[in-house]
Amino acid sequence: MVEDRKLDVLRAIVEDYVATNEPVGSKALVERHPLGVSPATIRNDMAALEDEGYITQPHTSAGRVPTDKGYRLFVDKLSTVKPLSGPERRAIEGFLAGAVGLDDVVNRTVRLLAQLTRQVAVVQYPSLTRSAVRHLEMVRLSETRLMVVLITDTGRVEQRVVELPDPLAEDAVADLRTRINSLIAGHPLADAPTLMVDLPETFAPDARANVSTVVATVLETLVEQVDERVVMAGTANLARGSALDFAGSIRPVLEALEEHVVLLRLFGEAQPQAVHVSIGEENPHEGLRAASVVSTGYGLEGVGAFASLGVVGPTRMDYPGTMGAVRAVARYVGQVLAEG
Amino acid sequence: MVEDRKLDVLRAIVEDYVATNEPVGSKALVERHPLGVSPATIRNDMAALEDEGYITQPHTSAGRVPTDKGYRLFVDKLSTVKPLSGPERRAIEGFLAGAVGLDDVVNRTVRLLAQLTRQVAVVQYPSLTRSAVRHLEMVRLSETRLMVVLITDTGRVEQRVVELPDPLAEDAVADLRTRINSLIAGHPLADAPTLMVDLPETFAPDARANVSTVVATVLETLVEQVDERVVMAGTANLARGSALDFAGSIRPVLEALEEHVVLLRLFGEAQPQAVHVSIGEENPHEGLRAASVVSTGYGLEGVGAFASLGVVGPTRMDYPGTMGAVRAVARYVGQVLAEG
DNA sequence: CTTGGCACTCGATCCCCCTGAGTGCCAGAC
DNA sequence: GTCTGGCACTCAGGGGGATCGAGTGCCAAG
Repeated sequence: MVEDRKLDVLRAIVEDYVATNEPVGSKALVERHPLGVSPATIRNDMAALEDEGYITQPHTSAGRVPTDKGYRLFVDKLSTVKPLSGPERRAIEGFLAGAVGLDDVVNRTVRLLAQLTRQVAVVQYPSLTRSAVRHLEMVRLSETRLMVVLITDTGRVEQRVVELPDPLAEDAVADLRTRINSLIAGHPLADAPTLMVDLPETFAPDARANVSTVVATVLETLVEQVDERVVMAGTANLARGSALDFAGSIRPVLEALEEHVVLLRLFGEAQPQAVHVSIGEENPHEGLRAASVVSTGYGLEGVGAFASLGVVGPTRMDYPGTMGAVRAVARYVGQVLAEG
Repeated sequence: MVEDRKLDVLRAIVEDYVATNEPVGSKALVERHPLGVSPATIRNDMAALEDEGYITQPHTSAGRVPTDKGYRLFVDKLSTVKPLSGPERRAIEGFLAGAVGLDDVVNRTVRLLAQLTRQVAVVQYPSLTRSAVRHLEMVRLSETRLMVVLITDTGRVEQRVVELPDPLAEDAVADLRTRINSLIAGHPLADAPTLMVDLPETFAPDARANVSTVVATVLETLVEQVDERVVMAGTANLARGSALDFAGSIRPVLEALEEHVVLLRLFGEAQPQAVHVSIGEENPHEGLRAASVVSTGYGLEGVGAFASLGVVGPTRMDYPGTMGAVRAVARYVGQVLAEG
């Protein structure tokens, strides 16, 4: 009973604070929300909430502000993900519909997400490991140089130049291409190492050095580059509330965002279906102590998630709306990828 | 004589203002520079410079600050590009030396440039048009779908998926690949349209629809995508002086930087060898009115420039140092591309 | 043409006071 | 036990001087 109202109060505080960006007091709260009790009662509840660490006062004679712990409770228990409006859904479809090729899809997605959430959007390229090899192409650049181009079924292309130990003739290249393709085409990238392990031995001894080199490069392309490419958009949104959010300086946030590796680690925990939220202090990176990350996995239907996307914003964020947008965009992108 | 000193004064003002970020007065000027005259004399010169529009006072009882016109004169006549120090040169070499592949070169370059200049660095991918076709690969995805992969001699790879009007057999694909390659391989991309114009007519009538479609796609890849890919780094540097530079808000700058098209237009004027500077009001884009762009072309030695790189920073910028860094990085990248 | 002197301007800073939002606590009502 | 009105208290923020000092423009003399 009383406990329930306390939670209502916390919810109201979070909502008001997100909306106004000002510490919320007991009086303002009863005016804006149908709590049915007097400010004095609310004050008691607030004192309790403060003792429990869910809210705090910037200074003695000010209203209350949610703590990271308060936002956490709000996200976990007090809010429901807000579905997008009809026009928003249609905007997403329209925006993604015209996409041509993987790069285009990823670029459109990240812009869309930034616009929709009015926050910094980050999209990871579909990871190589979980997709399958469509085709491996080799182009002979010179007698001892070969360009290896790997094409995946997600439409992704990776290239490497190989310096060969011995000269290699054009027909030997064709032979090698055919044999490697017959081994790995259609198989998941993760299986490639196993499939190719015996390949060099099937060649004449004096060709093995070359074959091994090429195989090593292919594996490198598959494994080592397991992917770290991300695209970002909407950084200008960081400068919107500027002094208000992010404790005055957006610099540490920008710095964190430039370290792509950091971002990928943030997304590491993202699950296929669920929307994951990491709030303030929960973030592993120092520069994101005043930021929250809302992320999820996306991918081809049925194949399971194979990359992540999300947004980074101030802890003072519209969580239900943002989570709704992130979830919706992830779904649509999954669909688009499945079709294209 | 007197004119000469006036220019010395302007140079001193620019240098001091860039160093201290505070309006510079006559007294401070004679203390820090060996001008050999008294503050009163300097004041007369300053009044003249102000009449001519090279400097201005933020308010009546303050020192002077250079105007855009003042910076322009400084860059054109009063400064010399500052060569990098030995350690800096070695750092560049070391940083770029380990690069593998075009993506890696571009990524390392942009980070290097951001670090060196402590500003936002932008690097355009080597443009397709001025490079030559190395190889055109075609992969049959299904009976009526073909993936076209274009590889240039700059190590760049572009892909497109084509929906064909009619089914196409595997050997027809091989034939088409051979014929297109023999036509355009080794030729500059710009020549491709001319070279391929008659190709469809050399095929049997019932195959022409497919051939035309493929040719159209290849041309599209070459021409339409003439390139708009850029990478950026160092945006956190914008938030360094924050309130000081950029008239309080870095938001319009961030917005401008997100419009890649805008950036490319900025670079459009960049010449192969010269370092181009665009100052404040000279910039075409509204959001960059308080910013300067320092850019240059870079490319393979002997082949001529084929892409641009540069940095974006506040008009209050160390022009000689920045121009030196931009020039040096462009040269090294050119070398690296020539070797790799 | 240069210089020292001088009166003047005006943003920045500090101090002080006041206001008002918001609090915690308590005694009484339900 | 829970809620409520009342009340004293706290303190950030804002406005109004007063002061300070860097920097200026101008002028008469060198």
